[in-house]
Amino acid sequence: MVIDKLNAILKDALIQCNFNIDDINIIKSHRPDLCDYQYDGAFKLASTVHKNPLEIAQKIVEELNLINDKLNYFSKIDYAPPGFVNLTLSDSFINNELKLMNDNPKFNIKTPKKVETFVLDYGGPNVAKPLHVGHLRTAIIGESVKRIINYVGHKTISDVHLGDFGLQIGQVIYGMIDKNIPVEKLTLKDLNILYPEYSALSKNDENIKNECAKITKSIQDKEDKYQKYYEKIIEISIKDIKRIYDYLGVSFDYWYGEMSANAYLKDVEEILNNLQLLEKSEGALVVSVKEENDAKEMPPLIFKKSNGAYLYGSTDLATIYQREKDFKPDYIIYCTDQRQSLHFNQVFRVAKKANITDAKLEHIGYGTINGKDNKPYKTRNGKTPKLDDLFIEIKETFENIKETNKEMSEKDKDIIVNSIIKFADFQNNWEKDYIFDISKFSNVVGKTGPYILYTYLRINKIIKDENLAVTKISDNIYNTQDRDLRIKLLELPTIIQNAFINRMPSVIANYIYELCGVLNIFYQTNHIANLQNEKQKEDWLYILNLANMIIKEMLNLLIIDIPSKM
RNA sequence: GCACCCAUAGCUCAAUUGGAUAGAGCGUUUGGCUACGGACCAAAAGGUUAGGGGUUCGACUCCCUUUGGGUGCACCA
Repeated sequence: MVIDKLNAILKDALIQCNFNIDDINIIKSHRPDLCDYQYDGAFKLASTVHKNPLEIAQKIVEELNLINDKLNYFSKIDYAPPGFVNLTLSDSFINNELKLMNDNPKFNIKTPKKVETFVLDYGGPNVAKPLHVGHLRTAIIGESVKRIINYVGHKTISDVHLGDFGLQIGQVIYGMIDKNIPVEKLTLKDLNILYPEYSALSKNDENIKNECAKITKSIQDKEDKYQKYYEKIIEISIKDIKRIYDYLGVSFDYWYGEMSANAYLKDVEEILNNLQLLEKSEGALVVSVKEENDAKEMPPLIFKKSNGAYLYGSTDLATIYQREKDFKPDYIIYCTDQRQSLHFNQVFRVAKKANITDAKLEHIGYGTINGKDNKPYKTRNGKTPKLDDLFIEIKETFENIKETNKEMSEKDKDIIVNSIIKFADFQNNWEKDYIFDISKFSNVVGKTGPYILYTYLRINKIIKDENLAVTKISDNIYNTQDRDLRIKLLELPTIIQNAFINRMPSVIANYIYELCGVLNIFYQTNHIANLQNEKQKEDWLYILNLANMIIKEMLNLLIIDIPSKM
């Protein structure tokens, strides 16, 4: 990729100058009016070499010029006060790189020296509870990060980590019995009514709460008594959960739940016991996770409640144990909202202390989806809105934007609804909370999914209309819009690396948007159909085709498809 | 109470992880199709990056502090 080549050239120049510096780091220019790429190392060298940065930059430029005579990579190499080195690429270098991107799989990005295994834990829906907007981010961020990791060449294993262990199970079963609903007649609709009703009841009534807890314990202990109920609830729930994930294009290799880690709780407890990590505290068994240089407060992880039951810290540990045993992962990545960061910090520390896994443990703690009041989003009646309702609302809004939208196929409409939701989310950095505003999802102009899709389709039209199989590209670049487009295409490998290293789909989303921006400018200023110069026409078709392939593959990393028309 | 996170244009967000002139979208104002799709493009207005101090060649970014928000702190997940 371009940056690597530039860094290698620069390295030679620095050696020639007798400048000793490890971090050779050419970056994309911050001043596109001056150059394409820049090197800022002269400032760091200044203190070690005891020279003025400007002099250093000048010296580097002289060396680079000597090298460039042979390689012809640059059309301009210069320096600017107070010590920047500015590089402008030659047309032939740009086009050679584009050729490499076009001719190699995955646009010639770097493949890893060693393929590593990443377990990704995202989704985490609870059975017996409908999916609400809070489940959106974990699903799509997790899925996208998975696709990005896969794309750069690593192995991924995804696990939905179903919430099938908790009190909600007991509450729903209690409700079924209370209302005399026979197991075989249970429906999704019943579930959606039972859970909120009996969850509220058990909160207010000690007796009911105890009964629900008893039923839950019975399930966890795998007793026969309520198994039939449990299995039916799971069956109905999963079917519905799958339907929604299908709509979002989110999938999992494994549908394990907390229950499947249940079998390993004893093993983990034994390990902790043997290492004498378990302490009695207020009747519960806890593991201390404090470390010497902790600035912040770090409460112990509760492994076992005083009544002998396990909680989610324990099942999370058992799950790590299970994953280590089954998959031998190099990484385990959790995607949940940031409020759980303390919990995962505790779990990770115990896992390392007890040496349960060799994997690196990461938590993608994304920000919550908030309402205008800056609190987690609720509808006017105080409820968290269901995902289904969100999809329906966005679809209806979209249909009402234009008369022709109504006539689109259902499939295309769903693709566009997905693009609206996902692009709105992915353009934000996941670390921060974001304000949920339904009007944001009704917008199809500007920085939105439909803008990207529209750009792709109109470019695609040109390529289709010309119907020319172009396999070659000349050394020419024809105007500034053309050059800007090509330079933008060259950025791709760095973008993918960046998105991978930081687990940030937003990097890709913003790149696609910028790429579409330069594409639209190109489109607006250059007309291809009535171009006389055949060579130029072919070159442009080549570039446009490359651009569109990139958009398509990058959209796929964001779980966004392309409609047949719009 | 303790700890962590956040504060950037009227609104919603960026800023290549310390680089040159802080960028987009929406909204507002103005202009552009007898040309491959106007869900587009061009232009204008809008900023003491919450306030103050520090670190250095250089700070939205790192450190301290004040203010204002959010979140988490033992048997829920």
